[in-house]
This record gives sequence, C-alpha cells and structure tokens, in this order.
Amino acid sequence: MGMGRPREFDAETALDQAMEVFWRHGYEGATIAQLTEAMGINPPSLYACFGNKEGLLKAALDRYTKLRNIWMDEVVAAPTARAVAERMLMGIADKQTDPANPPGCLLVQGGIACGTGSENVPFELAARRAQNEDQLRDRFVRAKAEGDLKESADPAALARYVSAVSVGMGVMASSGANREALRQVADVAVQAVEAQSTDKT
Amino acid sequence: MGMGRPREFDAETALDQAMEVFWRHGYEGATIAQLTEAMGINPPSLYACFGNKEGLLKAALDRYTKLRNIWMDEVVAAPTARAVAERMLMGIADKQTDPANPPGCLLVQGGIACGTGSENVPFELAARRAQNEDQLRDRFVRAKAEGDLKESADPAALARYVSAVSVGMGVMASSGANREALRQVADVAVQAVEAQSTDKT
DNA sequence: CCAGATATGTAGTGTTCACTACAGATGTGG
DNA sequence: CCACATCTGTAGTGAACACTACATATCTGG
Repeated sequence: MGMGRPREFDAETALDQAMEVFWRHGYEGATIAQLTEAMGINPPSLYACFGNKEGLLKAALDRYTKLRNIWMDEVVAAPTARAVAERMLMGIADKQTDPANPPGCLLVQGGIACGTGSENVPFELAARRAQNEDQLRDRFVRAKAEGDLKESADPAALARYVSAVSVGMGVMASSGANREALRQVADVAVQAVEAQSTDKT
Repeated sequence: MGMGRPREFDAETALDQAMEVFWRHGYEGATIAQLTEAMGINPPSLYACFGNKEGLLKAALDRYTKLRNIWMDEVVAAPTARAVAERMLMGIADKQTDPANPPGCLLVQGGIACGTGSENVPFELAARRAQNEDQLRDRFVRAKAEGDLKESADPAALARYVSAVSVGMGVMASSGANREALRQVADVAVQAVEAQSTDKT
C-alpha cells in the first residue's frame, strides 16, 4: 500500500498567493481561475488540498492570523495601556500601507457583506477580529488592575474602541489613504486611551 | 406623438427596496433576481429605469446620501467640535443598529473589495464617504478658527479620525455589535476630540 | 380612433462561476 | 516489478449570473 504521488507545490507558498488574491478582491470577488493562476496550480490540486473555495479562505485566514498573533503578542507586551494602543495603531498604519501587501486588512477586505451561500464568510472574519479584541481587553483589564487605567475605565469598551479604529483605518487604507494619513488617525485615537490613563506623561 | 405607457411602479419606493438588498448583501452579493423581487418589478423595468446593476447602485447611493446629508447638516450644526463628534458618533451608533435597516452602513456594506468588472464600486463608495469627511473637516477648521480647538489641532486629521471610527463602528454593527456596545465606542472616541478642545467642561 | 412612444411580462441569451470526471503520471510497500 | 495510492493536467459539468429580444399592453397627441 503505497503513499501516492507527492504534492508538487508548497502549500504555504500557495496559500500566500491565495491570501493576496482574497485580500485584493474579497472572497466573492476572487475567482477560482484567479486563485489557481496566482497559486501556480490547477483546480483539482486546489480542491484536493483545501476542499473548496471556503476551505481555501479558512486556510489562508489561519496563516494570516498566525502571523498576526505573533505581532499582537508584541503589542500587548507594551508597558502601559496607552503604549499598547499606540503600538497597535501605529503598527496597523504601517502594516496596512505596506507595499508588500494589498492595502488594508484581510479580515476586512475578505468580505463584510456576502451573497447567498457565503453568509458565514463575514462571520468567520468577524470571529477572528474578535480574537484580537479579546486579547486587547484582557490586556486592558490588567492595565486597570495595575492602576494604569482609571477606575472609571471600561477595558471592554476600550478594546472595542481600538478594534473599531483599526478596522476603520483598514477601510481607509484600501480606499487610498497613505501611511501618513493613517498615522495621524492613530495619533488622535491614542489620545482617547490616554484620557483613560492615570499616568499621562 | 404620444408619451408612451406610464411606469407602474414608484422609482423611489423601488430604490428603497434595492438599497436594502445592497445594504445586506453588498453589491456583488446582491443578484438581479433578489433586487427585482424586492423591488416588485421585472428585469426589463429595472434596466429601462436604471441602465444596469451599477446604475441601480448609484441611484440607491444617491438616495442614501441625500437622506444622510440632511442628518450631517444637523451634526455639524452642533456648537463645538466635541459636540459635533458626539452627535455624529452617537447618532451613528443608533442608526447602524436601527432595526428598520440592515445593520451597519450602506457605504461600507456596499462593497469594500470587489472582483474584476466591479472595481469602481469601492471607489464610488469611498468617494461618498469622503464627502462626509470633508464636511467634518470644514467644521473642524471653523472650530479651530473659533478657538474651540487647540492651535495644535489638525482639523483634517480629526475629521479623518471621526470618519474612521464611524466606519469601524459600521463594520462592528454588521457583525452583530449591539447599540450599547457601539455607544461605548462612541463615548471613548469622543474623548480624543475632547483632548484637542480648549474648553473641556 | 389611429399612430407613435414607452412600459411590462415571458422567456430566453451567452458568459462565467465553482467544481469535477477521467486518464495519465509519480510516488511507496511488498 | 507489481499493486496501490495519491497527485496532476485536460477538458469539461450543471448552475447561476447579468442582461435582453420580443410580443403585448397602455399611455398621449392629433
């Protein structure tokens, strides 16, 4: 009982290419023809490896969030709530205008509204965005316990706020906003977190 | 030379129905079959009246932005930059969770990323979002001239910031955030504008 | 009441979509 | 070297898509 013919392409490299197509055109806007061409494979290879179009998206999202989570760990390692927000939003400004990637964020560009048959794609993306928000909230809970945030501060609301600003910046990036414009948004946004902080130096 | 058979449907009523379909499913996710059924007409009537699918979207956007601009006039009529931001963002929180409409904002749900052949839909939506941002910027320029905003304040950055938060809230609303959650985001967001204001009473 | 003009409903058009049948290629275990 | 398992490329499949041809219906102007 042999093990069969080995795969001739690298799954992760192919996923990177698929990711870029989804990122640029969204889930519904990306066609199998575009995906297979970018991945350098033919449809049967895609389906054998990832099941179907939605399976491919999920695999691409897994890869995207995996890299993103490494970065998020660095973000929440900042010493204060204000520093966390600044590191997060300034980093977002840079990442979303990185010419190495399509503008914006895959978790937004992937699909906010979808047609019949793809209804759970927006859910899937929202769930992954929520993970980052949870991570921020936990960090802000700690900041409050440490006396870094005021007693009146609401860590969940702050996390939701930072998450909302991130998403808004992503949409702006995808519609042409440049890095400097996004940094200015981040700079203003951080001041709201600062207003909730005890140490405003 | 007669004037022909009169139209049997009301264009604005039909547009309201089409608007809802685009709002819920996005431009690409909305099908002509869904649109015609919601509008209560048949495809030839749609094409005779609006040209094509994109023409229908633009007509729906015209109607949407027309109503929205009336509201924006009330927003910028608030007495201070801080009050403008609060009225805007609190209003957004309420409007984007109004059960009479699909959640979120048509100018976002309509389509952030699109496939080949619909590339200019995201541009069209971005252009209309930019109109609101320009209106905010003008209002903040005035606020600065009136001494309401600090000398160090950047009206364009503030307007872009409020616009980004609005968009982010819209995405959150469409993925299930409730009114209270959005109001908390708005409440935090306003504090960044407050930090740029001279009178912080 | 007739001629011209525009709207409507039925029933399609060609195209593109996600997905796959199948045959041949390339590996492993015995 | 053979049985078997898996991958690959070619060439499609049926379904859904945006859009329309056409006959009919309903108006206005004369």
